[in-house]
Amino acid sequence: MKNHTESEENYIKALYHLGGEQPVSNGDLAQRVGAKGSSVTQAVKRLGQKDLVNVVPYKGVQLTPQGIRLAKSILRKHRLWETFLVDKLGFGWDEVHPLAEQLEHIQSDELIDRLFQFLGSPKHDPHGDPIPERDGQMPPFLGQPIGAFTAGAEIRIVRVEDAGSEFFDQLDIMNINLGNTYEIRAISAFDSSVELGSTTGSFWLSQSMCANIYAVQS
Amino acid sequence: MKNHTESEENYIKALYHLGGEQPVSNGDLAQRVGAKGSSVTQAVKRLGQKDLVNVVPYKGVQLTPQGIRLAKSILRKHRLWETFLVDKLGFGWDEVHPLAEQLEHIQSDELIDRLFQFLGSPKHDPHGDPIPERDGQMPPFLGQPIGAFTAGAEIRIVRVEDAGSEFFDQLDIMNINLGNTYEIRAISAFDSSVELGSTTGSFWLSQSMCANIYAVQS
DNA sequence: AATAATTTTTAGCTTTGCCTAAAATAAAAG
DNA sequence: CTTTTATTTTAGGCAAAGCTAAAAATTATT
Repeated sequence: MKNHTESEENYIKALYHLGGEQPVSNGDLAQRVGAKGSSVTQAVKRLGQKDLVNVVPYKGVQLTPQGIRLAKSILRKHRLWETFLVDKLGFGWDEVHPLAEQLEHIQSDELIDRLFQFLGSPKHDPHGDPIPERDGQMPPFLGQPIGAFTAGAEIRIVRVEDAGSEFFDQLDIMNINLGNTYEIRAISAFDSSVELGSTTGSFWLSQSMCANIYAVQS
Repeated sequence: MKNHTESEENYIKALYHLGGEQPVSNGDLAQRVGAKGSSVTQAVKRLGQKDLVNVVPYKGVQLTPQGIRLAKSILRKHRLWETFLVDKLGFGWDEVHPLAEQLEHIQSDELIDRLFQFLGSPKHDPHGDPIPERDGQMPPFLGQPIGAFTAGAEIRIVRVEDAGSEFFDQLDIMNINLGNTYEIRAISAFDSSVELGSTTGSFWLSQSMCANIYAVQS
């Protein structure tokens, strides 16, 4: 696994995010990395020469097995750094993303191995997202959206989607955190919002909040 | 304090290392950053336009007060990261330099403030070098070279110079670490090597080893 | 199927940051 | 005080990565 520029890594990351192993269109990729289509055309050509992607002009770009390996290793770094920032330095989960975006480009396998150990070999990051293993294996995606449960269920929050800083702010305001447990008191027939109850009281969660919060039965 | 590229920061760091507040020659700077003289000429021109240095063609380059502030903030980051790598991740002091060289370019004051706290507000890094404070103040440089003491003195190692990986290897081999205490048993009139004694025995240290190891009377 | 609309690519330009080779300046030696 | 040597700067190139504007290919619409 050679050395890659930050830009290259960002393209690989975007490709993995958008399509996984599936091909991605030039336009989508451009939007994701925040560049113009023409820049993307060039960029993927470079990546193609390094066998990180397969390009079919006018059709789309697809990660090669090598590209996928790289993508996962970047994701691993990103999520380990996020874990560090939250668990050790006390950052809020809404603040860590841009920082991890810088830290994920640091090149050193040894560093990542040691960081992993230092953090207690975590399987999931502070948002509950799975941290790829050294060898590329993925721990399970946890939970299902809150809306998928039925009234009466006892649930524990295990994951939140990254749905932008306003979403995280709202979680903070409502004091919702990973690990919290609630009872599902009711589900509105009108707008699918959900009433969650805990020892400290109960409150309603909008459908769009619910869609981004994942839980397991407890 | 705006954003700077990694290359820019490397030049600033090199200037501070070589000359401090004093002017530095093109050639020395080129050697230090590992580039050719012509590249340096360009680079310092760019830095000059950002008021980080004053350039006098054919004469030398000198950091401005702004440049010095930046240099210190980079040094602070570098040394805090080294402290993290050694104290928290268990790296050896010979391994951390290249890693810190990457980490020092991460841009976030908040991150550094939190890291500083997390590490227990250290004043010195794992080599005993002073870590610049937030405001640019420098903690004291500790100790004096071992050769400066007289026979009979009880000393404690407080600092080692960065004299290359072979030097660090030798320290490891001889099991010399910061905090170790010794008695100065003898100083050779022939080659200025020094005999150090501890509870576990005694051994001789060459003059050139001594010159890079700093201690205080204890 | 032909045209219109959208998407992608090409062509050409910009900046950063490095390079080599040649010209200019400063320093050292006779 | 010239001449030789060493250092520094210019000049001109190259690669990465971005941009705009125009051309080409694909997709959608009559």
